[in-house]
Formats: sequence, structure tokens, C-alpha cells
Amino acid sequence: MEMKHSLYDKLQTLKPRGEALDDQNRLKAMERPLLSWYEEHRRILPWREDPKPYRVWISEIMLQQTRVEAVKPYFARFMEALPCIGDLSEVSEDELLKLWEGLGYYSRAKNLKKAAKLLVEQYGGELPASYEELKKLPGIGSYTAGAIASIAFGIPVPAVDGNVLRVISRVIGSKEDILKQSVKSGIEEKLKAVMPKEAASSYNQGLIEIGAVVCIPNGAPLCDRCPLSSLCVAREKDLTGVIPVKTPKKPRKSEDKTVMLLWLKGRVAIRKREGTGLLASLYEFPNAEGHLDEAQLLSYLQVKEGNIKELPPSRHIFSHVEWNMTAYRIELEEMPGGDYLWVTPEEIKKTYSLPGAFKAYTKLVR
DNA sequence: AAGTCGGGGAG
DNA sequence: CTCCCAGACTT
Repeated sequence: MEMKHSLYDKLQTLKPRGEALDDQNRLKAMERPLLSWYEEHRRILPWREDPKPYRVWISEIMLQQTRVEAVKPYFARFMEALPCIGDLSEVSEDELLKLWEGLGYYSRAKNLKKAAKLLVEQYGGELPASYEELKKLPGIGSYTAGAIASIAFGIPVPAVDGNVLRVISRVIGSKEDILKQSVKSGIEEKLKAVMPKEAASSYNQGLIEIGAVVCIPNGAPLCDRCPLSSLCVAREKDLTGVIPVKTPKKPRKSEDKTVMLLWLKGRVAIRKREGTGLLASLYEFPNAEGHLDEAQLLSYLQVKEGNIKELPPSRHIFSHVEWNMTAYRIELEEMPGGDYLWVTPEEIKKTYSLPGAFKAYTKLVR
């Protein structure tokens, strides 16, 4: 390809005679092929077509640790229900969590509302056009602040996510652990020094896009389609199977639980989880630690009798913990001890946000 | 620096 | 199964 030859020639001119090309010159050489590739190959995504600050913000929060395809339907529904910052600042927590149900990392939703209220109270209801001010808002860290600043406002600051860490560590051939904060900060500094001042949005999104569709997270990179292949150290040295280097994560714990579908007069019991921790503020079926037998169930519920039927066991895997659940359907004649909401199957479907961990039992509620 | 926080797609 | 995803926050 002619473009790659001219790029190679350019590298030769940048390269000090007899010395290896240093990281900074290598990164500076990415600019033209990157921007040109992005212009031609970028995907059409809803939040890209109309990059208003509010839309960029919501999309970037949803995209944290979440794939593009998973976000699309949630983004559309969210923008329809809450079209502006004012709407978000006033939405009820239950309605907000229902909009977020199934997307995961529910503190993202709660932080969105917190930030929206701050924006209304202190920023005139608009997102600030400042990396530093954006980063102060709840739920917005260094990546998201950089993404919103560059994409919505054109401010030349880097936006280093997992994609960018992978692409850059391969381009410069770094075997440092990309999970270390110091390594991430270092890459942010390097990029900040070489970023184009007038094309921050395309530059950042281009790097991210390459990471998402070419220099992919799972499996071998598609180097024959990569605009950066001619200057990539990992490719040159056949290290794409080694780089990026990441420390292995710890095995998750397993917890035993007993889930109860309590029925009383045609309604089923649910309760709201606490406001912090796993699945914070979402609803759940009553459940207890450990695998309870029938006598222990009655004791837990503080009732003398109930028509108890065993349900199929199920397992749910979170990132760092898994639930091993046994379950029972219990038809009650008297109100059990404990603070429950007695709801209809229809209300569970339409009003209350129940996490997927209970899916095996939600579908049994008819 | 290490833990916590979801759910799903891909290999 | 394991790995990872347009990460942030708490301890």
C-alpha cells in the first residue's frame, strides 16, 4: 500500500540515525494515518450522529465497561424518557433504575442523577466545557472527563480507556502492566503531548475505534486492516500475543443463598435492597444466607405454617462473586415477619427493577 | 494498590 | 469454562 510506504519513509526521516525510534516520535507519527482511517471507517453510532454534551455524557457513562451493542437499546430508551439534564435531575430513583435494569453497575445511574442535580444547582443546567470541572462530577473519572471534553467540546485532552491502553502499549511495544495506575497516567501524558489541537474528538475516537474493531480485546488483532501496523512494535516483534500485559485477577467467591417466592392473597413479596453495595437500591425476592431447610424457612419467616414447594436451584455469576441459590415457593396464610412489598406479577415487570440474578425465579412469577 | 461493582458476548 | 468490555469509587 502506498500510504504505508510513505509512512515508513516518514519514520525513517524522524528516526535519529543509528537509534531506535523513540515512543514520542512513534506516537506523533500516528496522527495522519489515524485520522484518515477514522474518517473512512468509523461506525455510525447514535451518540456520534448528534454529539450534544448531554448525549455524549449519557453514552460515555453507559459505555463504561459495557459493549456498544449492549448500550444501544438502553441509550435510545433513556434519551426518550429523559431528554435533558433537567429531566434527569428530577427523575425518581425507581424510574431511573428501571431504565438501567440489566445494564449493570447501578451506581452509574445514581451518580448520573447526583451530577444532574449539581449541574442544575451550580452550573446553570449545562455540562461545563472543562476537563477539570467535568472530572469533579460524580461518576466522571479521567477517561470519561477526557471523552466528554474532547468529543462534546473539542478540548485537546486524551481519553484513555481499555482500548487505548491496548493499542498504545502495542504500538510502543510496552510490556508494562496496563492495569497499573502509573502506566495509565504515563500513556495519558504521552498522548497529551502529541495530540492534535484541532482534531481531539476524531483522534480520541479513532484510537478507541481501532481498539474496538481492529486491535480487538479478545483474540488476535487484525493487523492487516490497521492503519498503525507499519509503526507498531508489537507487530514488528511478533509480541501481539504478549502485549498488553495484565496481572491475573483473583478467583471469585461463592455464596449460598435461599430464595423465597412468598405468595399471599395472589401477590408476591419483594423488598428493596440497601442503598450501597451489590445491586444497591434494586428490588429482590426475599432471600437468606445459606441453604435453609423447611423448618429454617418457617423460622426465618416467623410463621407457623406454609405450603412449601421446592423450586429448581440456580446460579448467578457476577464479576467477583457468584450466588448458589436454592429456592422455594411458599404459599402463606398469614403475614410473615419482615418488611415486604406485596406486588402483582405485572408490577414486577413494569415498575420494579429486579436484577438478572433472580431471572430464574422472576419468570416463575405468573 | 487492592477491592468492589453487572451482565453479556466471544473464544 | 475464562476473558474483557468507551471505568469509577472506596478503602
